[in-house]
Amino acid sequence: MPRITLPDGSVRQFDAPVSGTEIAADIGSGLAKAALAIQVDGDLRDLAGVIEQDANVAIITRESEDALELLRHDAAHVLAEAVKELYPETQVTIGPAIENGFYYDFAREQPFTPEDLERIETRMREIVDRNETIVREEWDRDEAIRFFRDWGEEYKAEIIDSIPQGEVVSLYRQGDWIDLCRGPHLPSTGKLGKAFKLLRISGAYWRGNSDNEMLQRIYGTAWPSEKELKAYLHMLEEAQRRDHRRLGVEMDLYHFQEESPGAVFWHPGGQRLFQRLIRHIRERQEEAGYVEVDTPQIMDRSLWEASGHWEAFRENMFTSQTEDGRLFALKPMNCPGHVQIFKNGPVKSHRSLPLRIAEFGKVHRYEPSGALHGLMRVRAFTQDDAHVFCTDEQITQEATAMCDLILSVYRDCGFEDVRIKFADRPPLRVGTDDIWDKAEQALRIAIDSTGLRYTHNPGEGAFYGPKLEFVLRDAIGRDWQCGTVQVDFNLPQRLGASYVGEDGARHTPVMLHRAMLGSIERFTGILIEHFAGHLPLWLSPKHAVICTITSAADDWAREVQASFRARGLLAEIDLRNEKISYKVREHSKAKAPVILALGKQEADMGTVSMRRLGSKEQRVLTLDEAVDLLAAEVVGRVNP
RNA sequence: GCCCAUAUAGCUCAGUCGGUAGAGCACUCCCUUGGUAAGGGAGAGGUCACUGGUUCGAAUCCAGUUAUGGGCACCA
Repeated sequence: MPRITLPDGSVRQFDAPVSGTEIAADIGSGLAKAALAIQVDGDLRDLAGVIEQDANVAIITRESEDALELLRHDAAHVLAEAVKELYPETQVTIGPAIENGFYYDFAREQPFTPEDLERIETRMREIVDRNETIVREEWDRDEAIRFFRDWGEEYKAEIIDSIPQGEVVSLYRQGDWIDLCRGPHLPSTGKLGKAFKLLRISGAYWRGNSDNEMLQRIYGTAWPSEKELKAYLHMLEEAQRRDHRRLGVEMDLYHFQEESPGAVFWHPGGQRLFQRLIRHIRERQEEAGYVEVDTPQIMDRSLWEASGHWEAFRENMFTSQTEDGRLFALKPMNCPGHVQIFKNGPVKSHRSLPLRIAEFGKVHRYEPSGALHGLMRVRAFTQDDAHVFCTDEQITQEATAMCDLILSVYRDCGFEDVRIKFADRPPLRVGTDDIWDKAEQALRIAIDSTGLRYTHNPGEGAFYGPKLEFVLRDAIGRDWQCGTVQVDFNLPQRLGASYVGEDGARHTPVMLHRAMLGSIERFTGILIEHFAGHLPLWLSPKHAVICTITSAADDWAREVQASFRARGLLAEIDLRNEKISYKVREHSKAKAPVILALGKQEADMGTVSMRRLGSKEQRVLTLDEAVDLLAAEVVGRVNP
């Protein structure tokens, strides 16, 4: 006789096992109509699921947060049903809900085309209109295997085959279509609604393994309401509008070309932005007690063998064979070089620890061709890399200081929303448990000091030590993993670094790896997208463009430019024989943060007419006022 | 690396059935000195990504290569 406790604390007593449908109906007819599923003691179940024992039950409706996943999962099923109806020769595999949508992987000789996608989507809408009842069935495992194999669904059979013997498997039937699925599902296809859209077709490996055959994946998005669907599609458009590959061309920042895939040709504007970032990081880390070094671009194979890179990452390294037969490798990381500086530098004892070594090190990694993506994934990039050599006791304080510095640099750059991921000891590792305890504890204290929430990734640490990863959320809600703090017990020892401790004996230092922006190339891309090209003045590759309205103002324009330059402001001058609106349009498109329009009036009065990017407002200021205003904004690193 | 798609002027893109290329913007010159997102005119600019094949003839059809795009896998 189940006693059902509802979320508001009220209790309903039933005198027989009761289904979610019945509970919802018992509460009210409106709810019965809106009900999509139930949550029983925290687990989502089908609405038709029967409850025999006392339980806490919540009715899930369209508005519930948990409804999203159900909806999307159902959308995947409806997609599969549509595909099977239209292309019966296709085999179905798996189709889960994912962030923002769903996908389904199919095995079919012929590739799906964009036209197929339209047909499929139309059929999906028909299936929703049919409002097919979705029914859960429990089958005997072997019977299910036989069933799918007879039907030609080898993939499904294989999935069930990997389910332990004797276990019951659940199938869901909707109309003529039946699919293996853990569930839960909506009560009928009509409940899905029409706020979905198929987005793209792509390849995906069977079971995510690149040794397996390639399937065809159809991606879609699904939402509770048309309004939310629109909002999401709008976000996608917005992302496209902000695409750094597009803006990078419009702003004349950089280009790529075939002869050097994955390597950036920085144009003067891009180089300026790049160097402003470096300048800022340099300043901030000098305050924090780092020293800057520079280590060789190529080093002999033997060093990479000693560091372990040769064994683990050889495939990702560029190498160069010289006339004398030596094999050199371009550095994929800076750490081995920094250990050399530790070994050959001034540090001989614990008295001069910690040693904080930083380098804007350019590294080369032979990334798989399919991974390359604008500035976001390249083969040659610059890291704001640093390594802190310290004693075991110093790990905590150093890690804490790193977190502070990293977060503060993110704030400088306009990122307030930051998350941390904490990855602790993996099964395969070096170092004693004692040391791991200490290192993990140190990182935990460091996170706590930031006051930020963090997610815990158990067992995901590197073999040489635990790590923190810093994730930035940008202006349109996308996450970018940038910074990292890693404890390393391995490399200093491998490369023979040591210091004399208080006890007069030799000890191996601990090494902390740190990157803040990570790849500066990539961070540049993130910044462009975050600000949609409207970079803050202090980072912008140009500050002001001085445009004349008539040639009578040419001399004044030159004077204004000179005054700007004298105060460190980057000022271009546009004296062309074009209308002011033409010039405004052109420089606005190129994302000039400030446009100064100078005509006869300004020349006579010693003023400038100032217009900021993204605004139509014009302010007339004296030259000094304008210079002071903008210079203060640059020095103060003001973000919009 | 894998699947699918794409590659034509600096940029964005047309180019039918195979008959050796076109537009808009940008660029150069001329006219216009115009007050805040395109004033007018003229001109120059192309090994149709590359290599090979089919064909009397290839931007167009076929194959391979390279790069790019969307994913997958990878990201030490």
